Amino acid sequence: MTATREPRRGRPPKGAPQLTRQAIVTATLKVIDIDGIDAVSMRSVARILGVDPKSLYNHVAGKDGLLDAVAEEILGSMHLPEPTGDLRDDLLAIGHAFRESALAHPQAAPLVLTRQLASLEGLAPVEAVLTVLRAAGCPPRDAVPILRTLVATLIGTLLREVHAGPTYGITDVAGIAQRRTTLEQSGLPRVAEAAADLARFDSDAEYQFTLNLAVDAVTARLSAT
Amino acid sequence: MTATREPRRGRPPKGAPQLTRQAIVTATLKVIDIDGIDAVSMRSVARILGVDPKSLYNHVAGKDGLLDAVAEEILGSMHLPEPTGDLRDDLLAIGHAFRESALAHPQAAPLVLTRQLASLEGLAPVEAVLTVLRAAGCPPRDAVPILRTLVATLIGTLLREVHAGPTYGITDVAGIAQRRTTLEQSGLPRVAEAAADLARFDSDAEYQFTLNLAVDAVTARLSAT
DNA sequence: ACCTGAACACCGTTCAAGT
DNA sequence: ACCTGAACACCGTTCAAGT
Repeated sequence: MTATREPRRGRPPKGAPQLTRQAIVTATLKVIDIDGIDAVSMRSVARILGVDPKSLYNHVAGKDGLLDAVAEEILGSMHLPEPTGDLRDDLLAIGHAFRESALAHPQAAPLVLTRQLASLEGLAPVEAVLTVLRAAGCPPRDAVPILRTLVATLIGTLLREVHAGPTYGITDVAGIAQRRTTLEQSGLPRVAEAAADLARFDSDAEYQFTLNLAVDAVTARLSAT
Repeated sequence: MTATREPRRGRPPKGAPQLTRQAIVTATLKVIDIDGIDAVSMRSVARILGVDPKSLYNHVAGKDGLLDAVAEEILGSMHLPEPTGDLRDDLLAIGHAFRESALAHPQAAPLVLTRQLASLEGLAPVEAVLTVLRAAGCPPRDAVPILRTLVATLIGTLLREVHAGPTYGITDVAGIAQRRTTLEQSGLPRVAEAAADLARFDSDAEYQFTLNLAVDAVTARLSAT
């Protein structure tokens, strides 16, 4: 005789798995990976945990706090490389590590790239870049704006990449062709002229290009002092 | 005998001002400027127009289309400078024009910086940058990735600026002091060391710095060919 | 300490019916 | 062609009451 499962009341029986902040974050990531960021709601997350939406408020500061927690989780799982002592190599390595962590959950990337994180998780990459710049003999006062420029460039590039999505890649030939003719008929001469190049987008290559350009700029600036 | 104002029904009397796409966009901007972007809803916008929320659907493709329209409006009002023929000067001028238009409605800036715009409005700045690069002898194939890097850098920087908000500036001494001690106690040595510089943020100066660095990188890359 | 019922004040959107 | 009533399926969040 299987009793029809009644909704629990009060604290759960000791055998039951406690609702935990980590479980909530994981569930949220699941929602994001499957249905995208707009599908995140206190209700949708609670649903896949088999819990009342209001229970989440015991572990997370509202929906905003939940999204912050997700961003921190992703940033916290970033694998920072050991510095080798070579400025260029080290900056490039950090740049690639940043991209890798952001793209681990592409649909969640805007969160990581966009949220102003007050927590310590957000500071680990900052520490990494500062360490490399300081090792190259750059004083903190000069290092900070360089750090900010570098981060801004990577964020801007990654934001473009994740917003463009897979559609905008190099595989969807039909889509590329269609975008190309749109651009050719835009009435803007330079845009039309470059339509073939504007219509396609190789994210790996473009990231590489931008990162290299940024690192070049930084090393040039530093050696100029 | 003043009749109690009954809600209109059907098409409005010919004297009444027609609901128009432009009016809707303007009203939305008003909501954003006053209460921020999260305050935008079909209902809030309709309310200040004295209209039923559903009427908006006759002029705008849902809430998403509404936000796109706002972004296009802002981008469309960007004042692009006449090219002088000097690569550096022209790129700097476009960069400053971009910032100016984005900051005309600071609360709406994330829209402009973040939305993937399919419309022609979004192409005007692209045309401007391409024109300058082509004038400097750069072939389209090389110009496009440079353009993308440039735009990504500006977007990343402006995003940081608007997210930081006025609080994070250089005027709020108390806030700066508090952030500084937080950073000093972060346990991260390089962060602690640079705490004084990390705690403050002069947006004008930083934008100038980043823009210069980016333009330097581009000109260096071009003359290397 | 943690969970939920009841409740509140919101959302975006469709569709048919009006003029 | 444009507007709205009725309606639907959602939201986030508070607070008191349970265990």
